[in-house]
Amino acid sequence: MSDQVRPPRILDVAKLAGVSVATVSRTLSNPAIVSEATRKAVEEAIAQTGYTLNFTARNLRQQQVGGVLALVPNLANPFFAQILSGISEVLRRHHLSLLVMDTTAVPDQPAMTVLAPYLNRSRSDGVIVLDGRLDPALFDRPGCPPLVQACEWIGGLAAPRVLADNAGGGRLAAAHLTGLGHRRILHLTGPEDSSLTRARRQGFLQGLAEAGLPAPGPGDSLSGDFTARCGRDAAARLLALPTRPTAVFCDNDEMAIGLMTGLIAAGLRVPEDISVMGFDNIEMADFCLPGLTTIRQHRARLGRRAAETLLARMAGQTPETTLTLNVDLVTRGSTGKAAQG
Amino acid sequence: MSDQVRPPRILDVAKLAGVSVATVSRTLSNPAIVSEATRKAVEEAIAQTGYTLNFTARNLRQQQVGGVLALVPNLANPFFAQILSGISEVLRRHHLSLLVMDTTAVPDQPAMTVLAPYLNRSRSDGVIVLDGRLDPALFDRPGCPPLVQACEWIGGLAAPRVLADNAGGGRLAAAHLTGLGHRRILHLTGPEDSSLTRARRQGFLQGLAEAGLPAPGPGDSLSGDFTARCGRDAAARLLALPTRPTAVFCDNDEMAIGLMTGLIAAGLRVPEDISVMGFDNIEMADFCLPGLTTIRQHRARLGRRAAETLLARMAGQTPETTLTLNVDLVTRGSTGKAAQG
DNA sequence: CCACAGTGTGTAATCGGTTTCATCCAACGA
DNA sequence: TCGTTGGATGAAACCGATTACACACTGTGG
Repeated sequence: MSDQVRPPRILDVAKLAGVSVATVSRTLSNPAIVSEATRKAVEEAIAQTGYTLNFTARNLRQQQVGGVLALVPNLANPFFAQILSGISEVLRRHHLSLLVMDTTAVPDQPAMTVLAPYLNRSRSDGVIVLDGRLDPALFDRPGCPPLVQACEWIGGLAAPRVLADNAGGGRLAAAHLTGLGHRRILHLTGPEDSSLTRARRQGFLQGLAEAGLPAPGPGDSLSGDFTARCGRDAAARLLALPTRPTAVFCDNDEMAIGLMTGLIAAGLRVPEDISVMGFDNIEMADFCLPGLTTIRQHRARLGRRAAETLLARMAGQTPETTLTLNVDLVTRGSTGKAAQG
Repeated sequence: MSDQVRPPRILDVAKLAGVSVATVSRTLSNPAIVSEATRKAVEEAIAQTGYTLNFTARNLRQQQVGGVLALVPNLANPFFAQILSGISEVLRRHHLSLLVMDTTAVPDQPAMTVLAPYLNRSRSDGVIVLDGRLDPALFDRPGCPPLVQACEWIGGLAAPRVLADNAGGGRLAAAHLTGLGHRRILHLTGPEDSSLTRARRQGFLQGLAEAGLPAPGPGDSLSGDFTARCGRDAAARLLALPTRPTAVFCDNDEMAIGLMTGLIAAGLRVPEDISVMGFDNIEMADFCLPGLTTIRQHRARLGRRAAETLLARMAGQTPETTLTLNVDLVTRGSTGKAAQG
């Protein structure tokens, strides 16, 4: 195979076109400043040699990487797929690659050791952090690229945040359920150390208070882990409670769907016996039975905004510290009037 | 801010340690070949200066990129999230980054123009193609990095393939349904130009034949697009058929769940009136009511195998052309004995 | 006729590492 | 004592682009 020949470099093009390498480079990056005739000659030579630019060389010279790193808590979670899709869309328009890293992929080693080497200007031009449980010290070191937090956030990390209005969603949920007459509402939360959980709970409690309900005690919430499995397991815990709630607000849709499945399997009717609400509006929310009432957040948009915010930071601007994206209520069949107590 | 100082380079470390840059480089990449004393001195100097390696420079010299590109047909589709997770896991162990690109992100431009610049050795060290509908000519050009096809495949593209046993899954589905006594089985397929669709249908037809059923006519299949929405829409099309099938085999779980939802909403009972099967075993298959009988494929494993196959190719080996991963039947509540015909 | 501005181009330094090759030195056997 | 071997190290070439700077040339105004 004579395929093994070296790929053409800029010098090969220059020789063929009868110009210097500088002129070829200029033709590529700023065609306007070379003369018509020269440009034609260079383009002809590029076509003949089959030349393609070596981006590593360009990046070295220009002190950049040409890519942005997304730190995802769990790549396998479909929730992040849509966010990544939004990020990818914006990055591509700016000729930046999307690098993806799963922060939980190495279970036994501390995140610090594994992740630290990647938080470096020679690895990426910017970082979007989607994991709210990382150590802020990880990012507080010289050489760390510009940072943006999205979706979740890290206490004590000053980087800009692009978030859904989690508290607002909690309030909407409380308003919806209390509006249907529910007075004993269980809250199935996410992990307690999650920033999402805290914000949604705070908004939910505020919403209950605004509806004139007394502050619920500790027995009015169950702690989950955002999985459908734990939602199903929560059904049994719920049924064992001394007084049964007439409605449940779940911190995400997976748990809500798991819970509904568990409740219906146990013989309850949704929403006649008990109402169930979720949060996120994943696609399946529209395809379970009954359809899941939930709080919609626009994940692709959140990804886009995060990417745009990061680009602003990379350009040296200082965008607003926190960007909050609206959420709204999507009413489906899983919630209904409270049964007569 | 005196933060604006240049990050330390290898020369700074060398000076401080009183050695040459070559020695520092060797200490970093192959500590065994420098003497104990020198190594200590260099490590000390690295710690003092806070030096970190510039990977762009290393990559330029070593003629590599340090990353692998995954071409995904639709990043927002959770199906690919798990595959990417598997890919990511293997790549990380080999100190390679994962670059992700959505092949459909630019709707109006031809994939050729958009994608071609990325299929270059200066952009990635290898490519995993997850999109079966790309033009093979895209990859048949000088400078294209080593290639592996995963999950879907492209006719006429010689690169190694890592696939689930789609035909085998189709056979399993046919065997399961015919074993339950079903004789009139509808097949809700994916898009007709998808390699997945063709393989699953071929296996399904073979399974029917093996069960002694006559070859079904064109009226025995409906064509879908892998979305839950089209599954739900298919319910109406099914109910309008002159003779109603007693079972439906869907080419993926989303369509199956959508179909079940539509059928149940229309008053049918699953599985008493009609059995429904899916393909993939997505997480929700276990959390719908009834639970969805389906064909399980191990997506994370498929991602891992694809990455491993690519690494072998990158190392100059020529791995087997097609690696087929086992699938198996997961029986849940959505399928049951055929109603008396 | 000369100074000067403006345009287009070439030369060479530069980005920050890796790696080849040469050199030095100590240990060893003849 | 001397050549040989092998291990550790340094000097400099190299990866392939970008870009600061110099320079040549043209046209203009004084």
